Amino acid sequence: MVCKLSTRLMNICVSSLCKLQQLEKAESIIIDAIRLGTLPDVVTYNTLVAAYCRFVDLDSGYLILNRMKEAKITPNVITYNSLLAGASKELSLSKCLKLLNEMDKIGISPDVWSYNTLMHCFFRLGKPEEAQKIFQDNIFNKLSPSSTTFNTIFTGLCKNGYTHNALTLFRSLQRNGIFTPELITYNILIDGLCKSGQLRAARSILKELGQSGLEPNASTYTTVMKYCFRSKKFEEGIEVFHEMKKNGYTYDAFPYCTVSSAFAKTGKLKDAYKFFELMTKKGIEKDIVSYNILVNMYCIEGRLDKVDDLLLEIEESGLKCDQYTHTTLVDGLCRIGNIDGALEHLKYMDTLGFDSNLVAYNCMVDRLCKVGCSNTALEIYEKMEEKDSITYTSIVHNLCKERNFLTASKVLLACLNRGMRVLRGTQRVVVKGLQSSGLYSEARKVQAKIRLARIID
DNA sequence: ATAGGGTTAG
Repeated sequence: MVCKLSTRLMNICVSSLCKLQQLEKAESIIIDAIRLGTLPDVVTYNTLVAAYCRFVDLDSGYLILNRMKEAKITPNVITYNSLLAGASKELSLSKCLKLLNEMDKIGISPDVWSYNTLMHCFFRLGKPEEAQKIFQDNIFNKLSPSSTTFNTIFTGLCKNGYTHNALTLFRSLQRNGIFTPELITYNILIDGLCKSGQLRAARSILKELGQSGLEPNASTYTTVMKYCFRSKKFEEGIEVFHEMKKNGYTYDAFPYCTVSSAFAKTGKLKDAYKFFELMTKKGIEKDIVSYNILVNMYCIEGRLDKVDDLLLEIEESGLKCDQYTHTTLVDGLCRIGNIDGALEHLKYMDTLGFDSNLVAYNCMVDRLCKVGCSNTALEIYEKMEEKDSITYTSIVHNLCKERNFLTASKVLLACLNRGMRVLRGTQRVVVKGLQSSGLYSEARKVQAKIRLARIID
């Protein structure tokens, strides 16, 4: 009895330390406990596996699993779900499948939790059909969906451009009484609708949240605030900020970053700095996202020397520059006219092994066109493996501006052929431009393609 | 043990 109690106490200590990311301390508690005759159990090891997967990586989680086996403690489904979360965090489908395989071999059946995690991984990899298959085959047919299942689906649909489907599903589940929305559900939908520009629908979901009796939290406020800034309602956005502050929700960098970046984007640098300062004064540590916003502010002002200092500061504080930092830098170099420097930095980015440098390439292409180097822009465009509608819009728009309608129409056709779209206004400019240059057959070709594309949509 | 808010480009 005494021994059991102390194992439980040890587990509480270990869990608390893990939550604070003090993994080494947690381990030393365990070592001390063992010395005093208290043995770790499955809960102790599961806590460690979860913490290592979450805060370090999957490999370190596996090391704990091995220690667990050496200690003759049998892992259970919770152990494997934590490992699955680790694999999913690394977006490694093969590692997820390997874990499921291992589970099968030792006779542990995956539960809803396992499949929710797997579904989330598929969604994050941009494979909504596969995620849906997991739902259909494994959750719906064999088990029973949990509220997290639905919330994961809503998030996944929104993030993959199916906000409309998310909303339809939400309504249908609600109507049939299958699912009672939670605060997190409202947060997901409001954010998704805002991001896809469906501000009216977002407002109506927000209204429903107000009537639901649920209390909005920091996520809700940040989302709504961003929505205000997106629709250029700056005063309303700031009001939301003050309400957040009043209610004690300005405890982390999120709200400050939201305000600062919104101001920076619209050229209100003074206000942007003001809110950033407020965060620093409150003693909130800067993370990489906060630094990225600051880097962007300096770039907008062309203070690249200041950016150098910041990059140093980032490294010194043990943080790592990410895709955003480098992309912002590429754009910043372009802004001050250092195209060669930007090109060089872009090349450097390619060596860093990010999963995509599309945004940086898009910046580069657009800026090159704008400074009259559309030939270089086109060369890069040809070489780009990944392109999106922004790539095409940028090129087409800029080529039209320099009245190179023929090339613009070729790029537009390539875009439509690949199932992507540019802004309607940009399409019109191409057709009109071709016509005014006497290129009637080309104009007809483009028009026909545009019409066809519209039908397909 | 899984799900939600902040940063880059047209």
